[in-house]
Parts: sequence; C-alpha cells; structure tokens
Amino acid sequence: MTIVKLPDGSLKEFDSTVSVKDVAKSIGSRLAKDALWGEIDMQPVELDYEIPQGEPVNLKIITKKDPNALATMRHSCAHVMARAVMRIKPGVQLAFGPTIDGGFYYDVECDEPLTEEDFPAIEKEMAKIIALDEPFERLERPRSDAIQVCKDLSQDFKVEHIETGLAEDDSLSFYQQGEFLDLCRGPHIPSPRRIGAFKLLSIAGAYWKGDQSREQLQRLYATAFFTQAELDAHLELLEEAKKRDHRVLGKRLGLFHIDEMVGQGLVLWTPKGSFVRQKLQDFISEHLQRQGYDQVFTPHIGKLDLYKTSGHFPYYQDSQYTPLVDREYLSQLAEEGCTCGELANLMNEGEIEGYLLKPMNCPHHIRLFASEQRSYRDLPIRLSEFGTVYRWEQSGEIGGLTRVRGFTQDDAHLFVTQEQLGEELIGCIELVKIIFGAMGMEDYTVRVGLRDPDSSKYVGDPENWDLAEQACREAAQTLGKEFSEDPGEAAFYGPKIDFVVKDCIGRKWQLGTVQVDYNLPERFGLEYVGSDNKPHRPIMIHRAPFGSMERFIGVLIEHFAGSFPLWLAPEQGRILTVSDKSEEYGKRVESQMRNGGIRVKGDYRSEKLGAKIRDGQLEMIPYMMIVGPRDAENGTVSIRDRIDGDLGAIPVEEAIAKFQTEIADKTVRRKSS
RNA sequence: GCUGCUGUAGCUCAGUGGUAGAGCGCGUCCUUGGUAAGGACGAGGUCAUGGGUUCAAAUCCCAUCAGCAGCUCCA
Repeated sequence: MTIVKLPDGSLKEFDSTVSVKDVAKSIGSRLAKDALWGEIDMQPVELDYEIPQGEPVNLKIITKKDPNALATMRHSCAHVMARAVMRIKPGVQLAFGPTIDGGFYYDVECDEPLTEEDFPAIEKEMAKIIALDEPFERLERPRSDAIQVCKDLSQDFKVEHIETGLAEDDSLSFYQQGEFLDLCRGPHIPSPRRIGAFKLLSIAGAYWKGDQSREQLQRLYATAFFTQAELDAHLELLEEAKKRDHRVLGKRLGLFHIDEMVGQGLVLWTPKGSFVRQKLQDFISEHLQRQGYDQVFTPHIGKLDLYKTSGHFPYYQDSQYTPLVDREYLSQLAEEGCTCGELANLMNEGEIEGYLLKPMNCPHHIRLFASEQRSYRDLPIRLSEFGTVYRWEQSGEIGGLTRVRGFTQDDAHLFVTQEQLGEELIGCIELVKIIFGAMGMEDYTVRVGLRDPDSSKYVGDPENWDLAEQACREAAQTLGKEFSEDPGEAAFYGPKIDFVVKDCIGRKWQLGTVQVDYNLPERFGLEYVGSDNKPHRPIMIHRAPFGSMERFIGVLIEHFAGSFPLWLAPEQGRILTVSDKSEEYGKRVESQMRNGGIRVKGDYRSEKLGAKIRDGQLEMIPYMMIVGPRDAENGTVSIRDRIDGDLGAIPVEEAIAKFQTEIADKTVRRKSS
C-alpha cells in the first residue's frame, strides 16, 4: 500500500507501487502532462521515481506554474555552468551563484580571466554535462566536516563563507553531481534533464560579498528556460527593450547630445529635446503657481564658506567638482611656497578659500530665506527653482540621461512650522501624483525612508522625528498606492519619500523625492518670529517631483518608446504632399495649422508618398497630414495617425480643433497591444 | 573608481600586417507618384588620441580618452 499526502492535505492510497507520474495521472491528465518533477518530503525526485510503500509520504508535484520551479531549474543550471567552467579552466574558485530575475549568475575567480570567447566552449561543456544526466545529490555535513570538505576542494571563498556568513549553522548542505561538489542550500531539480534551453549572456566584474575592498571576481550571467521557444522569446524581449533605450532613441530622434569634448555626463539639449524639457517645466510651473510657490533664480556657484556652513564641504568633496580656488588666495599660497601636495591637503581639510559649483540648491535658497526677517504669518515659504547642480559622479556610473554630472532639479525648499509639515508634504506628494498621472506612468514604487531606531546618527529631536515620519506615512497614503516603509533609509537629517521607476533593462532609478530636513535650518540658524513673539526654528522640506529633468526625460523617452503625447511632441504634425503640384496648398495648410497653435513642418521633397510616410513614422510624428489635389479642391487634409493609420480626409479647421483638444487634454494615447 | 568588452564616413556596421568598404543619410539630376523605402550620379574618413614593435600598422603591444555591461557609489 502506497499512501500519499498532497499539499492540500488530502490523502491518496494506492494498492501497488506507483511512481510520481502515476499519482499525477490519478489526479488529472493535464497535471500528468505538465508535471516536471516531484518533491517527496521536500526532496526533489524524478517523475518515474517509485514512491516507497508503507508510511504516508508528502508529495508535491511541480509544474511550470510553481513559482519556484524555474528558479530551481536555473540554479541547477548554474551548478552545471560552474562545473563546466571548472572543467575548462583549472584552479577556479567559486563564490556565489544565485538565481536572479530573468536568469542566474555564478561568481568565479580564475587564474586566467574568462572572456566571452570562452562562452561557446562553456556552453558545449554544459551540454555534455546535461547529457550525462547525473542526479544532483544532497549531502549534509556537520560544520567542521563541511569546512574540511571545502578546504580539500581548495574553495577558499566557501570556507570563508561557512566561517562568517554561515557561522550560526551547525550543519551544512552540499550538492554533488558527478565530480562537482558545491556548498549549497538547494533545492535542485532531480536531474539535469529538466534544463531545457540555456545561454550564457555576459561577463562582468563583481566584488566578493559586494565589498569594494575585497577580491574582484568574474560574474558569469546566463539564463535558462524549460523550452527553447521560451528562451528565444526572452532573448527577443531583451532585443526589443534595447530598441527603446533612451540613449538610442535620443540619438535617433535628435533629442540630446553628449559630447566628448564638452565632458562626460554633461548633456547638450538639442532644440527638440529642449522643447520637451521646456514643456515639462511649463507644465509643473502651472501647478507650482497654484500651490503658492515662488520662483527664484540663484547662481551656479557659491562661496566655499556657504558649503562649510551647510556641511557639504569638505565632507562630500569626493562627489563634487574641484573648488574654484580664490585667485588672491592662490597667489598668496604660491608666495608662501605652497606645494601641490600641500594645496591638496588644505583642500581635504576644507582650509581653503574659493567657490564651488553648486552640488545642490538648498544653501542658496536658505540664504534667500534668511535674507529677510520672517514671521509665522509668512510661513510656509516655498522657493522653487529649476536649479542646475554639478556632482562628480564616478566615471563608471555615468551614462545617458539617467546618471550625469550636471543636471537640473525641479527643486524647491519649503520652510514650514511643525504644524504645517503634514499638509505641505501632502501638497508635495500631489505634485508627484499629477506628474505620474499626466504621463500615464503607473509602474513606479514608493519608499518611505524612516530612521533606524537604534542609531544615533540622526539630527533633531526624536519626538519631532516621530511626527515627521508619521506625516510622511500619511502623505504617502494620499497616493492611494502601496508603499514600503524602510527603516534605516532616512537621511541623517530627516525622513523622506522616494519614487522609483525601472528603465528598459530593468535598472531602478529614483525620480521624485520629498525629504524633511531638521539639519540645515539648525546649521544656518534659521528663525521666524512666532505668535508668541519669540524666535522659532522652521523645518525645511526638500522636494523635486521630477527629480531631475535629465533623468526624468530619459525615463520618459523609454516610457513612451519615443512617441511623446501630442502636447509634448516637438513636431506635432507634418504636412506631406502627394506630389510637387500640391506644394502651394501644403504651405497654406501649414500656416493655417501654425496659426491654430499646432507645431507642424512640411515635407515637400520629390519623394513618393510612401517614403515620406515611412520617414514620418520612424520619426514618431504624431499626425501626418497628407495633401493632394483632392484635398486642395475640398479644403481638407487626409490624416494619418501614428497609432491608428489612415483616418481619412477632414476639413483643415476640424483637424486643428481635434489637435487642440488633444493638446489641451494632454491625452496619452498608446498602442493597444 | 574596479573588471571585461568596444571605438572605422553624419548613423548602423563589414574588413585584411602591404596605406579603406556596404547600407542608410546628405547633395545634384531624373521621376509627379494617395498611406511604411522610385532611379541615376556625386561628395564625404589622420580607421578615437598619444606612444611603441615592424621594411611596412587602421590591423600587433602599451598608455590615455570615450562608450557599453556589471560591481561599488549616489549628500
């Protein structure tokens, strides 16, 4: 008698010996077909495994739908990959080899570095290993034995990991497949037969345990699927994603340029890109005005004293452009025979006079606040500026519009009383909500950064912190969207709310941010006169709903795949003449459209209509207005929509009205796919 | 900053130790065509920069700069 207990708690009894497959069949033919392997008392077994008779066993039948099935298979594939690498390159040290979104990796250290040229050989070896069809066998070892096993294998990283990361574990598990033995928590698939299709993707450096001061390993990225078709579809998806990369589209659509001669991470906005940026600024400005913000302008540099007071210099020196040293100060130093090394030391200690390219706008705004006597009646004071800041980002981090060295924040600083904090935070959140709403961006996450209660690194009164954190939570709730609360993620000066989106290849970027600050008002000694006629310290809110114009537009290009909504499109429409004969009418339509406030251009080249349409389509022009003799006669344009294609002929006035409505409504139209 | 890869015409990319090619784009001409590429001819390159090896380097080596992927970082 075989007794099987299924995950739902039900029991099944069989008179004779049955395999996992037989049990699946008894439940349903569909399950039998979809079954990949079984798990008996948590241990993976093959479908033809014969279930022991007697005592009831817990059986789970794993199908593709099981959320862990793919990850388990990929992890087993990682073992196969590591085994293949060890066969090809002797003396390989293994580190970690986990599963990640879309695949897996294994960190290794080789005497002689691996390159992508080694991929075919590794893949071939993997195929051989899979063909051997050896099972993954689990072994449990007490910790002292486990250390010895890893030492015998000369796997130093594994030894270290057992001694540090796994210091609490009394017993450790290994998985063995043929000659390959690896410290591993598991689980694994019963046999490599379930690895359907795999592919090595890329190779990159990675630090052991993510620590920059430790060994740098080689990380082999790869992926695997149950079927070749799924792998192909995945690879195609990756290719598609690359096409919407804002760096590719930015070049193709002529939105921005980054020039070697100007400098790394310094964006030159072309007329088209500038247009989009300006439109976005105008858009948010309307809402700032409505919310009672005051627009200000401040210079791009400030004296070092300003940043010494704010605490940014010399503390954050590494991420700033080198200061512009005061001319007289420099010549004085020169007279005193100061060497370069001494100058650098002075700079490190902050003992230097000069100016700094501003890494943030707050100190300037703070000095504006402090420039007048303030009463509680004046508060809240909301100073906004599209302020350009410069930060010396690490060279390896810079790329496209999403990480740059000079960028413009849609910045503002609110000086508020404790009582006003909550309401003002809600106002800030509303702006973010308006922006994401207008762009049709749903796919973002919200993080509320709270202080770590055990830490003493935070400035400000703990009671105020509690109030501010609560205010942040409540403000975040007004989004009507889930948010995470992250203790320890607050800045040392106050809690914050961050808005994060992913780019086309899955990298996460912070866009909007709202931060409470108890620190700077203190450092600058800011005050207002309260109703009690006594001085009080205001609280500051830093906020930037876009984050930075550069990063936001970078993400926006990918979000729209280059097809901006009509109100944002630099070129909203294009007049296409069927032949030269219609040029005069085309020009008339063009000026009619312009007078109606529509941004149009005319394509009067002696090309065939099909070619002009193709060009317009590739340039993602929202509307093409085709004009030929028929239209000239009837006073119409034949509209071709970027999304829906030919819409037929309508009178010019009607077309203008249609566009005006779409612009005024800021409609986001997307391909319904 | 670190590791690996890459750098050839405006763009996308071929290419060999013996001093450069395609497609697109651009210019001129022909074509006058109603919803995704009409044709011909032509112009355009210190093969990223600086060294080195060699009779000979765009090709091999080194350095620098820049780009890409990842790691680390991001007040």
